[in-house]
Amino acid sequence: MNLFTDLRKLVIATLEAMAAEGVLPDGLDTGNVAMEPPRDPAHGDMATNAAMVLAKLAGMKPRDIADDLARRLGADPRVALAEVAGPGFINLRLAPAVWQGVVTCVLSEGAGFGRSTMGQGEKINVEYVSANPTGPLHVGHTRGAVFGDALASLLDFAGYEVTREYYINDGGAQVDVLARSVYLRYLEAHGREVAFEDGTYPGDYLIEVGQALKEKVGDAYLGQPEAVWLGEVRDFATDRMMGLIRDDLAALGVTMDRFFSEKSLYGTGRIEAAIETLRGKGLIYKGTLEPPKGKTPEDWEPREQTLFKSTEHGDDVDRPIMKSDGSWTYFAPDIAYHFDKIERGYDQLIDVFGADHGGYVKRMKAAVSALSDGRVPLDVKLTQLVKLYQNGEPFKMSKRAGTFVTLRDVVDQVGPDVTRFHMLTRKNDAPLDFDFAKVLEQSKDNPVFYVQYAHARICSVLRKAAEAEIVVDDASLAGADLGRIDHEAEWAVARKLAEWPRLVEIAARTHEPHRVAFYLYELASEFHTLWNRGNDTPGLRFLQEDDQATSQAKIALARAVAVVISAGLGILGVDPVEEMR
RNA sequence: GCACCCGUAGCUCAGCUGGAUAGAGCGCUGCCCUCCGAAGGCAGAGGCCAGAGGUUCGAAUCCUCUCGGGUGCGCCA
Repeated sequence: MNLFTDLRKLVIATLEAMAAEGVLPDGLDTGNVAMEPPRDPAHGDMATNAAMVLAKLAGMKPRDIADDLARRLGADPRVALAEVAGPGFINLRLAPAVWQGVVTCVLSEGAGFGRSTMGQGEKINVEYVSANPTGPLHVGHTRGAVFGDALASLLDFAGYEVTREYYINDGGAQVDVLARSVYLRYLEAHGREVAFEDGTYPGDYLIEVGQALKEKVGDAYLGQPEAVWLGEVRDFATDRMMGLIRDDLAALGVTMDRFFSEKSLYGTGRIEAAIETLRGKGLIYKGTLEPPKGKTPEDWEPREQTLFKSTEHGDDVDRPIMKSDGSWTYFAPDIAYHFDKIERGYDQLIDVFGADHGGYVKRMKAAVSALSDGRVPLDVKLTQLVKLYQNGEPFKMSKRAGTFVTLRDVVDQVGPDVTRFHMLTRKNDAPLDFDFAKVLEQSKDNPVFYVQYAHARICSVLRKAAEAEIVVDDASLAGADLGRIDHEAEWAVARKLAEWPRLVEIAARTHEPHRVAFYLYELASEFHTLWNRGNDTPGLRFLQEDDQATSQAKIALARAVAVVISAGLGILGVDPVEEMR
């Protein structure tokens, strides 16, 4: 159930009735009519802009439409009061039974409360992380991983059929570098002296890979030219690295549905097929690019290249897809990969990149637009930098100084739940501060704690209620006599619960899972406020001695909060805790 | 030079397909509590939403320009 869409339907139906009576013209476009929570609670529980939106179309004054509409809306049993305010808003005050219905609904639908059908089963592919298979994941990847994963869960909750996917860049030069680096570690494992020159990866994490290679092939590659071992070592090393990366992701609670290998595209004609598809649309040509103005590279010389006419689909310049030696640029397999996604029948694609790849967005969109003839939308979400702190002191990362912070470091120190929640306390395109000390702080300033604490408090109430022999299973609570809760502070909580289904749809539509985290904070805040009032006002405590029926009603409200917190945290990939430690 | 992101309270940031008097936390001021319903509570001050135009009944939100910060810009992915 979604109260807001329910009451919006009431408004639309009422408008149609008015049109049928000739009070309003026929065929008005009601697409912009909204039903939303007002900022100021004094304005009521919900407000609609219907009269203002339709005034011009109908050639009438907003106030005249509003007066009539408000009078009719007031006749609905759900509406306790409908009044016209401001420039033509209609503010609705809803009947107590409506709020009671919300609580009952949460308890009977349980974890499914708020689930939406807006996605209508559309297939949507979310590609995220996609880090090069050359080493462990670092903090930047962590944010992308958390964001992409939460977004995928959110879309699933909103009724889409979601695939979580990771693109392995195992086809380019960087995996050759990896192979050479591992070969050096292999030599080292055989007791040879080696030097890590520029252009190799000196990280310690490759030592064991060199060891493992030695155990596998013995001395077979010693003294052999690169041509003999490069291919084998590359495969061996990328497999090991992907194993490492999968383990890192697992530690964070991220499981991909599919890993797609770039290399698997080569030698199969699939890159060629994608490019030929573009050529068939007249979008491939040979040409020479102009140097970028104001920043001409030192060694610039005009060069004829094979280009994709991405400017036809919104890009700023056309992009090269083939190097002068006839091999593909990195862009070509990416085009083929996205072509593959399109051919797999996705209705929508989402790519999650680090902000440093922002310059890549337009050409990727152009490619998808061209390949799908504009049918498949691609949304690219960029995740901004994570700034690390330790007790307020900036934490400088340096590979050489050994202070390079990996995903594993973060998860080991603060745990996956805290990591995930905190990573979502900012919009994806805003930089994020991550303080190892502060994220573990048990205080109101820490949203992670604040939300978990609300859930734990509710669990505590349920335990105490059970001790007092009050029946607290969800089915019984759903049948509680909610007429026994009648305080404004309690309805404020129910009102917040009613916003959940609406928030899910907004967050899913905008591809912004951080909204879930902010909502949970607000819901927790409403709950804590009510709890605190119980200190001064015993009548607002959840457990009422010697009054089982009232206790049960109040506990039903609390339990409904826990259900929604739990569902919301579930979308974020965070386990709700039952007690604080 | 061009493109993209960002600019909201002293600080860190929310702000719904454009809605009413722009919100939260921290910090600040005042009052209360120190009761395991614990890991504080209540109230208050604090804003030209970077600036200027435009569209609209209505703009922090959409469009144009300017200023300021970040990122990226032909055979690295």
